[in-house]
Order: sequence, then structure tokens, then C-alpha cells
Amino acid sequence: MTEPAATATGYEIALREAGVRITRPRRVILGILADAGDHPDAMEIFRRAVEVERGISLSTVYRTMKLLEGIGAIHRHAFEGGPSRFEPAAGDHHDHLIDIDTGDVIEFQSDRIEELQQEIARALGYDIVHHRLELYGRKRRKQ
Amino acid sequence: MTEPAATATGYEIALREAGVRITRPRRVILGILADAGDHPDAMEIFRRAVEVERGISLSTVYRTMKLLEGIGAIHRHAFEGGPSRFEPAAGDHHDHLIDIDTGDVIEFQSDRIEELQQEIARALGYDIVHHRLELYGRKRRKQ
DNA sequence: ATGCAATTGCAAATCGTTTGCAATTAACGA
DNA sequence: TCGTTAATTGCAAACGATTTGCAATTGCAT
Repeated sequence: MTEPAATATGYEIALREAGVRITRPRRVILGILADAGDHPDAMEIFRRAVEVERGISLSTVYRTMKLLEGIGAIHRHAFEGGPSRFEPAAGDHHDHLIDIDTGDVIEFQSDRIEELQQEIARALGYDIVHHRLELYGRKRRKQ
Repeated sequence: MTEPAATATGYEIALREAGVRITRPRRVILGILADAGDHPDAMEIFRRAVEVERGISLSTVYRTMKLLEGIGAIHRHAFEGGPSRFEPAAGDHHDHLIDIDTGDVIEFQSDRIEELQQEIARALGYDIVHHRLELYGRKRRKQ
């Protein structure tokens, strides 16, 4: 059976294929990413990593994030204001709704919007390389 | 006749109404914003300002941008990677297509996409406070 | 086991932006 | 017109997020 991408071992396989070493700190970080249900930033990943094994440095977290981003294993999101937040690239494409009160991130997907984007870009003479669609909202008070 | 918002004097009126002083540096910066056809960043505005009158500081550019953003006279865009870029808030709402090769910014608007965003947010129990839709693309090679 | 290049931790550097402070100045009324 | 005074300025230093140089460490192929 094929290992899902967003799995500790899935990441390791991807790294091996990219020809990089599986080091102690990396293994810890990969483990954290693998079972992060949220969209943590570098500092948060660092905190969780130190929890697992002290001595890991923030630099290494950043370096590993860049590495993983480079091989397409994770996505980096620069939501308004704050630092970059990361998430496993596994799974289908989606956009984000950010709760401006809590910082919570909700994923959503709309084929229709994707199509419209394509149409717009084409009409302007462009090919979309990637896009960013973020909705910043507030939970509707149930009345 | 009413002064269009994105005009040097239009800005001054807005500032006066906000109860802030029209100073020499501010007048210069407002003039630059008024006839900026592009989406310059703080450093670029600073360069243009010094051109008009040396002695203006980058701090003042930043402070003025924040002020104008605060009263809703300009919009700040944090496109990928680079520094914040600004544009007069005057005119109707639009989103952006960024040419990843040149940095050029093309504005576009889609009522349909706006509607879909509303629907999505509503379905998730949220009210949209604002959103960010950016298409990053490359000019299609005419073949 | 051994060797060497990849990787690490640390501290210092970087980039964009903000801020403290003393000096300047716009805008008000006399 | 001239002060008076609080808002604004320029400067330099502080800032937060991220990157980097470097010497010490460590995977991993032999």
C-alpha cells in the first residue's frame, strides 16, 4: 500500500527521493507536521519540536520548512499580518477562510471559482501559475 | 463639483475631515499617490517623494501610509514575497492579477466570484469582513 | 568502522516596518 | 501678524520574522 504523503514516513520517502538526509531534527519536525491538524507557524512548530526533543533550533525548523516547500511537500500561507503558517500539501486543493477573531483556518473548495479565475486570467492574456484566495470573516452570531 | 478621492486635493479634504494636519511632506506624498498609475511600495513612494523634495523620510512615508489606510483612503496589498504596495482606495472594488515575471499588477473584477464567496462563507457560518484574491500568472506566449 | 559532504546550533545579519525622542512646524486664536 | 501648543517630523535605534556564516556534528555510502 502506498504511504499517504502527509505521514511521517510519507515525508521521509519524499525527502529520500529528493536526495536529502533524514536527520534527527528532521524526523521530529516531520512527525509534528504529520499530525498537525491546524496550520502552525514556524515558532509553533519549534515549540512542539522542543517538546519532543530539546536542542532543536528554530533555524532548523525554518530550513526544513523551506526544504519541504521546495519539494512540494508542504504549503506556506502568509495570512494577513502574522508569520507564515504551514500545512501538508497532501490532499486536494483548497482555499482558506480565516476567523479574524480566533485565527482559526477553515478550508473550502469551489470548482466554480477556480473556473472563473481561469476564464479571467485567460481573458487578460495570462496563464495562472498559482493563486491565493482568502476570506477573512467573523462567525455569524446565531440570532 | 466633488473632488475625486484619489486626487491630491481629494486626499487633503479627507485628511482635514479626519482632523489631521496637512504638512509639507504629506502634501508631497499625497501628490505622488494621486498620480501613481501603478501600485508602488513604501520605498518607491519614498524615492519619488525625495525627487520632489529632499528631506522627506521613509518613516514619514510609512506613517502617512498607515494614516491613509486608517481613514480608508488607500489600500495596502501584501503580495507574495515583496513589501506592501499601495493604491488609492477610490474606484470600485477589484482583485489583482500579478505578473510573476514583471511584478505588474492588473486589476479585475468578478461579481460572480464575489457572490460565490458570500455563499461559501454563509454556508460555513461566517460573515466576510474582507477577502483577498490574487492570481499569480505569466503572460501567455502568443503562438 | 571511516571519511566526507550534508546538516546542525548558534549568533549575527537581513528585510520591511515601527517607534522613542528631541527638534520643527501647522493651525488656532489673540 | 505673532505666539502658543500640540501634532508632526527626521533620525537612529528597536522590532519581528526569517535567513545566513561558520565551526562543530552527523548521516550514510563505502
